Amino acid sequence: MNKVDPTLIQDLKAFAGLEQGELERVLDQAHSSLFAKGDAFFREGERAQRFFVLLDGFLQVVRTTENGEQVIMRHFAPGEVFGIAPALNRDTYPASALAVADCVALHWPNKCWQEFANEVPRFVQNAHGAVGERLNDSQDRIVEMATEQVERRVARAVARLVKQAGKPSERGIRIDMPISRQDIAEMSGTTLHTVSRIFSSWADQGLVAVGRQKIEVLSAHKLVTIAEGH
Amino acid sequence: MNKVDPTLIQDLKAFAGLEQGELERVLDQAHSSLFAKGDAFFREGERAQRFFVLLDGFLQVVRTTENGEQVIMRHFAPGEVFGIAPALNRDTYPASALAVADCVALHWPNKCWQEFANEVPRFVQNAHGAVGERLNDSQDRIVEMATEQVERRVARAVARLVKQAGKPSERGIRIDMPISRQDIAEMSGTTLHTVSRIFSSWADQGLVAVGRQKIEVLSAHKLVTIAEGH
DNA sequence: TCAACTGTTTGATCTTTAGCAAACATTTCG
DNA sequence: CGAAATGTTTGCTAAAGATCAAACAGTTGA
Repeated sequence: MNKVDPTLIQDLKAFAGLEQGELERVLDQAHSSLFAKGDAFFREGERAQRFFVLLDGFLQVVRTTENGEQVIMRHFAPGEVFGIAPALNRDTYPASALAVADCVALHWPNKCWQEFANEVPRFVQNAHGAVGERLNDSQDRIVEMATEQVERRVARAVARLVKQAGKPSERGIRIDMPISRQDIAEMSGTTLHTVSRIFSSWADQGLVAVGRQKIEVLSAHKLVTIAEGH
Repeated sequence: MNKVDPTLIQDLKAFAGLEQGELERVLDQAHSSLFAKGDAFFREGERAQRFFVLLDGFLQVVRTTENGEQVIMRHFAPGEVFGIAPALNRDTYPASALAVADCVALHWPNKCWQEFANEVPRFVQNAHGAVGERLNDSQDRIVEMATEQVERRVARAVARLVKQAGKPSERGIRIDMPISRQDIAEMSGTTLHTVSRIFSSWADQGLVAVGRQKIEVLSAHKLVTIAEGH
């Protein structure tokens, strides 16, 4: 690892609060790789040998059922750690991580985890904090799946995407990533047909402008109303 | 903390692999309390001030939605840590923990967490392993809610209960805890009516014997067939 | 430029499951 | 004991969504 400027990096979530020296210590051992859109960082069930921090791009973490249905567990935007099996004493990755756009990621062999725990404890603490948030998010999502109906779940999925990958546009906020109806369906536990119908209805209400793999939110307020129940 | 015999305790999951000395170190700072059936160990949103190990009894962790619906996130049987907010850098409990039977639990003030991390690292590692499993279980459950229909989800909920609280009986396996139809509904994201109908149908097939807050599985094999899809 | 491919929309139908209502059973307690 | 409270069952109805089928639109590439 050589060419990434530490000062560019220090405000990334994964490295929050690290001092210059700690940061260098961590980056010193890092490898940096490119992953093209569609590439897998790792796959479900694979032996976990390294952990990652996303520097640029966007990725999704996906589980596949026995009958081949996919469920998108979550997306990651730059700055976050992922694939941190060693933090959880796991020896395989529990899901697949796929690049949704071209990505740049740092990664370290698992043995670094223990070293960092001793020498750069803040890094490991940040990771545990992230795990806590993810566990919390997962549980929120279980509650959501157990109690909310489809339109609201879809609204929440879109809201999450807006938060993570929304770019201001002339008329509202554009999700800066090609996302299909099928993707939204896999984020909300429904079918692409139902998503399509919901989007059509939202478009009629002027809430979104949609196109092929394109979603632009015209009224974030209305979206939130649907997502949260006024 | 005085009266609990360390040797009785050392095969509990939370303490797995601890040496005698470490175990005494941990138990030394522990408080021990009784919680009667129905009591709350802590409630959702409350400031997290201590972490727990269940010694005896059975508890459920529950989230409540804005409109008062409950979702049972999971149950805990003796031997497991819970309420470990400090392991995840969280300062409030994200859900409520309720005693389903009379319980005995050890607990420590949060400040012990950091001490244990330094002095009894195995204890903290075990906890992180438990977190990993729970995150994995949560994600399984999201996939389940997103892709399986009600009967299967109910079958899985019953199977989980059998695993955690099943006692062999003459005719099969009895869930050794009063569990209502409503409870099962809150574990599987459906209504008590639907659960009741499913149980009636299972009873007709000789798969279970049910009664008021009572579930006895007569054919674990058939249950698994429904839960896993042959 | 046209064909093949991929993603989207929409109608029609069918299934699953929620919601409502009422009866029933079991337990608890005055 | 009898009344109230709590938990369960079941019929009926309605709604939400899945599934099937077909047409359509935008993209890719020979």
